[in-house]
Amino acid sequence: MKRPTQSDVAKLAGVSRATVSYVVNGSADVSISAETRARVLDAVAHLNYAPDARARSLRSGGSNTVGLLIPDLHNPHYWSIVQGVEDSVREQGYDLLLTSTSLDPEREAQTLAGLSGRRVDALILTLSFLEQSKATLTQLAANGYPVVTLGNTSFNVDAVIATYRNATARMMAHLLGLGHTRIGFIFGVGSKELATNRMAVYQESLAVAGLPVDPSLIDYSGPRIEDGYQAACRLLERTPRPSALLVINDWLAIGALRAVGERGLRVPEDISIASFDDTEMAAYLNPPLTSVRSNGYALGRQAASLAVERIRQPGRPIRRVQIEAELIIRSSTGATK
Amino acid sequence: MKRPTQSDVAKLAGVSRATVSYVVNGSADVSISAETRARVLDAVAHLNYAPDARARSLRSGGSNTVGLLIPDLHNPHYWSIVQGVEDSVREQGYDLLLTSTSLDPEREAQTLAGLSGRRVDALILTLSFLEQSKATLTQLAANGYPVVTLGNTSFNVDAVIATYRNATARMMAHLLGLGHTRIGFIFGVGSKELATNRMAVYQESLAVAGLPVDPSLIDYSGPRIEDGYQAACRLLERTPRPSALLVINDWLAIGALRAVGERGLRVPEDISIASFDDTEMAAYLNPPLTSVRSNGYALGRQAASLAVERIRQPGRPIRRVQIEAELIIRSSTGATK
DNA sequence: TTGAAAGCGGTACCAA
DNA sequence: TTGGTACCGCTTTCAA
Repeated sequence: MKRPTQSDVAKLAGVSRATVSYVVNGSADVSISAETRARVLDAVAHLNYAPDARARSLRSGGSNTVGLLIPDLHNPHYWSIVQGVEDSVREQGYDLLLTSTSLDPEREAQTLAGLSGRRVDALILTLSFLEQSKATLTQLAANGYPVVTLGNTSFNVDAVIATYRNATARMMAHLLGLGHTRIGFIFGVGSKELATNRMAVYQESLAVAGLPVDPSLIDYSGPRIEDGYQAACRLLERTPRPSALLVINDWLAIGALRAVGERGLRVPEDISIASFDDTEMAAYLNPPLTSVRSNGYALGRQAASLAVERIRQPGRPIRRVQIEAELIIRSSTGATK
Repeated sequence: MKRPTQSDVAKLAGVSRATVSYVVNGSADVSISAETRARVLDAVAHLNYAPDARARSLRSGGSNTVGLLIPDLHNPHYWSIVQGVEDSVREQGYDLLLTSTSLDPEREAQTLAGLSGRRVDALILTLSFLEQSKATLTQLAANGYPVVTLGNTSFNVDAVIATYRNATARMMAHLLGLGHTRIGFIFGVGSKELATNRMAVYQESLAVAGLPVDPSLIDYSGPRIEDGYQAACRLLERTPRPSALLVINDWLAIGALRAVGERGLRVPEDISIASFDDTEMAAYLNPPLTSVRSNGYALGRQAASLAVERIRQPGRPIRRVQIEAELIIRSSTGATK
C-alpha cells in the first residue's frame, strides 16, 4: 500500500520515466505524440498518481512555495495578514505554508528552523521574539536566502512595516482634545519591543500636553481576551480613574469593554476606549471602536510581493515598504464629563 | 551563495558524509569518538548547516510532520482547533503544517493536493466542500494513507466529530421554555451540509412544540461578521418580529448583536440571542452569549491523537471519536415579555 | 519523439 | 569507529 511513483506510471504506460515527467509537467520544449501523452495520462488517472513534491523540489531546486510564520492565531490582526499573503502568493503561482508559534519563544525558534529546513523558496516572518531567532535569521540572510520580515526592520532583509507613529499621535491628539488627561494603556503583546513606537508616542504626546506619564496607568498584560479584561479591571481601580483606555489591539479591547460594562460604566459617556489594528470586528462591537487601522491585508500582500520579487530577482537591493496606519474614529471615544 | 550541504560539512571536518549524518542525528547504534564528533559539530556550527528536510524525508520515508487543512481562519472556532492540533502534535514529536482555504472550493481542492503531494506523514482535514475533494481523499484512504477528518464522517477514515444533537435540543428547549415561539436561525457557513444536523434539530424541536417552521426565519448568510449583521437585519424586519435569534457561530453573532443594538433593542429583554461554538469571546461580549460549546481545542487534540496513532500503527481499525457539545447558558437569553 | 543516466541531499546497510 | 555506496522519486541534459 504505497503511493504510486513515476516508475509505476511509466511501467503501466509502457514508456520511460522521462516521458512521464514530460507529459505530467507539460514541458513546452519537448514534444510528445498525442498517442503517448494519452497513454501516460491514462496511467496517471488509473493509478491516481501525484508527483512527490519533495523529490521534485529536491531535484529542481525550487518548491514553488513560500513559508509564512505568524506568532499568534488568536489575534484577528494576523488573519488578515495571512489572508493578504495567501491571496497574493497564489496569484503569483506559489503555494503557502503556514505556521504559528503561539507566542512561545522556543516554539518560534523551532518553527523557523523547521520551515527553513524545508527549503521553501522564500520565508515571510512576523517574529515576536527576535533574540532567539536572530542567529538563524542573519545566517539565512547572509546566504542570500529570500526572507522578508513583517513589522520589523532590525534585520538586513526586505521588510514591510506599519508605521504607527503619525496615526498614534493623531489618536492621542484626538483623546487629549476631548479633554482626557488620565489615559490608561493596555499593552499586552508578546514582546514589548513590538510596540515600543506606539508606547513612545503615547508618552511624548502626554509630555507635550504638559501631562505627567503615570506608570501605574500602563498595564502589561498577555495576548488573550481575559488578559485585556484583567488589565482593564486593574486600571479601573486607579484613583482618580482614567477617563480613557488605549488598548493595543481590538481583541484585548473586547475584554476591556467587558470590564467597563460590568462596572455599569457607559462608553464613551463615562470612559472612552480606543484600540489598534481595526480588525473586522472593531466596527461591530458595542459601541463601534475608535481604532488605529494598520491594514493587515495590505501588509500581507506587500510582504508576499517582496518575497516573490526577491525569488525572481535575487540580486535586487533590499527594499523596505512602509504602510501608514490610519486613525478611524468611531463612537467609543467621546468628551469627558 | 547556496546553503551548505552535508558534503560541505564532511569536507570541512575531514570525515565522510555518513559520519556527518551519524553525529547530526545522534544515531544511537553508531558510536562516534568524542574527538570526531566535536570536529563535525564545529564544522556544522561554522557553516550553520541545517539538514535538508526534503532529502531526509525522501530517503527515510517519514517527515515527522502532520498537515492540517482548515477552511476559514476568520472563524475563531478554527483557531482553537488549530491550537489543539498543534499542541498535541508537538507533544508527540511532530511538526505541523497548516493551510487554510478561505472557503473557496477550488482552493480547497488545490490545497489538499498540495499537502498530499508533500507526503506529510498524516493529514487532518476539516473540509467544507466535500464533493471537490472526494476523489483525492478516497484514493488516499484506499492507499492506507493516514487521514483523519474533523467534523465529518462521510469518508472511510478516522474521524472526530462534535455531536451537536443533544446540546442543540437542549438549547431549543431552553428557548421554548422561556416562551419564545418565533426563533430566527442565521445559518452562515461555507456549505450547508456542515450544519444540517443542527438545522434538523431546530426544525424537529419546533415541530414537537407544535410550532410552525417558518422558512422566512431561516437565513443563509456568509462567513463574515457583516454577513451575520445583514442576516440579522433581514430577520428583524419580519413580522411579527422573532423574539430570539439562533446564530451558527459566535463570530456572526457579533454582527447580529450589532444589528439588534442599532435598533435600540435590548438583549435579552427585547430579543434573545444564542450561538454555537462558545469561542473565547462569547463570555466577554455584551451581554455574554448563551452558546453551544463544541470545544475546538479538544476536537483538535483528539484529531491529532488519532493521526499519530495511525502513523504508528497503520493497521489498526478505523476509529470514530465523538465529542458532545454542551449548552452554556449566559445572559443573552431570557424570557419574552 | 523518446530513453538512458546523472544527480539533488540525505540515510542506512555493509565492509573495513 | 569510520567510510563507501546504493537508493528515495524526480528533473534534465544528451543521444539515439
